[in-house]
Amino acid sequence: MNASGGGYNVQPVVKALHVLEYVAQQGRDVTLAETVKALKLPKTTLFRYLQTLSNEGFLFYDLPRDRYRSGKRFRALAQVDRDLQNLRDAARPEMARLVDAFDKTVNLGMLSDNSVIYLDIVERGRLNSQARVGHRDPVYSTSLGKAIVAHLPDFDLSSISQSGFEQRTINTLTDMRQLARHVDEVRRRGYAVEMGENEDGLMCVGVPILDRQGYPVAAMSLSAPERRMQPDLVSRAAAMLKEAATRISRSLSPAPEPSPAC
Amino acid sequence: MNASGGGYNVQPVVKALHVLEYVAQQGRDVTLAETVKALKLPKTTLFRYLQTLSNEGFLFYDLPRDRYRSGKRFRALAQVDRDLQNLRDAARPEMARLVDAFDKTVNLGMLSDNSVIYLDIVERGRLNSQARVGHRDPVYSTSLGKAIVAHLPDFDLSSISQSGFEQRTINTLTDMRQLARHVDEVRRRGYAVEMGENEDGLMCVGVPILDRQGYPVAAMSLSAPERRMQPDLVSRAAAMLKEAATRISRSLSPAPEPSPAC
DNA sequence: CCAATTTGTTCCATGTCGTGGAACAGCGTC
DNA sequence: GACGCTGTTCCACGACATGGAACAAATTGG
Repeated sequence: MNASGGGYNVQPVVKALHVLEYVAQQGRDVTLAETVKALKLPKTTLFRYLQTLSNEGFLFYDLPRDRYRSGKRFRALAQVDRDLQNLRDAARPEMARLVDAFDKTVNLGMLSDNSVIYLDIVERGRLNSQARVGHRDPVYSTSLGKAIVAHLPDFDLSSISQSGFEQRTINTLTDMRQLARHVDEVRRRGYAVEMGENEDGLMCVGVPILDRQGYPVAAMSLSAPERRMQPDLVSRAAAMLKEAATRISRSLSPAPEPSPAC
Repeated sequence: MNASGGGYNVQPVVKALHVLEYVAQQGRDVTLAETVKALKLPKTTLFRYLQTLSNEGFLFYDLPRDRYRSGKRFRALAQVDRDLQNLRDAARPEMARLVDAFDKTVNLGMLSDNSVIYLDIVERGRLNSQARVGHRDPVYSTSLGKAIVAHLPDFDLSSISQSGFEQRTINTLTDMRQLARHVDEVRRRGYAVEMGENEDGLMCVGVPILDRQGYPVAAMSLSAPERRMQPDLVSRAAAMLKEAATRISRSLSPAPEPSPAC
């Protein structure tokens, strides 16, 4: 956008957002007629907007009472947004502490579309990490991916293999059975190790970040050049990562109790 | 809506909602190109949607990095919706307890547009209350309104008088100075009493519901026929209302700490 | 009990304005 | 310096959002 704001706006979108805002702000169920009076838009137009927003789940249409309220898709989206914000805010200081302690790069990532997506990266000095926020890596070649996947309650390896295995390096695990054994070990141990499987000469130690229900919503990893990795560093890093992950978990939003009808 | 879902949907709205959802779900800042790849919509169209959503504040446009993330208006709306939901959920059982204890009608209301709007009403047996959820009453003629207004930090009586005073009953306070004195008393006492000022023969005792910052976000009142109101009932009701309000306050969402840049 | 009002819904002709391809511009990369 | 990949502007086309009007159904009031 060249100059902010000046440009052209899509009118139906603008109006629909106003409708959504109005309904959600009322804190009660509203009728079409009320909305007409409040927003001063033609009845037919508002009718279609309310219908569209309801069909999309951003509003909920209470058929018997013929009223509208905010919908579950809107709520869910707000929740996801909030949770992700919380996660990054809570993780940031912990990541900084880890960087201070080990002088290595620390990554925050989550599962998205059968791959790992980087949510945040903290490192000492200038950027020398290969990963960038927003980039993606395979689940099976990163400690982040393995740490998450190992703690999924209903984990199914085949869901990953669907998108096929890419032999990123000589060390990348592409054999299904070998991978399954590896993941089992991660689950028992509580942390994942990856040795040059995603990128030559680079290794990672990763731990899951569990929400209040114990679901692995994200993972955090410490990555370093393989050759600089002393034998005992892995276990020390894993221990500190685990502690940090536990603290992050505690500051995530608590379990939402489901409200009656929506 | 006759049959649910079947009808006609406004396409620009549907598409824009998908865009909003996509951006908010990523948990990171996205570019136009990414969005094009993910949603498979024409670049020009998406450009306009992102622009529109940003101008409306539902997305935030990070100019220097040329990326989009969820915006403050979206966050604020989600927060309001969440808070109102919490308020009603938290108030409901307390209102039920009060109804059990006094066998009178209990109202929950908040300020909206210079008037009091009823968020919830609980009463024994069939509806015999005059107020309905969603209806409005003047601030100055209800205990709900007076309870809230008396606890506003920057209260200005003139903001109410702008819309003019309506003499609802013979008892309605329409004199500015008299009203000011009345509100002062409410503030000192911690609860509001209204005697047939809104409706003949009907009286109310109201207390504010404060959020974590001490701001009166709503009020709760107990209303009964004036003649049935024993002298000591007012103080007993006020005490129990106050306790209930305190409990509700405690279950409201805690103060959100402002996050850096948005 | 019927008239009157208010509500939600459907219909349809109108022309606005959303649309998207193409061309442009501004960068970083090989 | 040529290329690819961004974001942005331009523009002609016609799909489709639009909103008035008519309808229907529920609610009110006399």
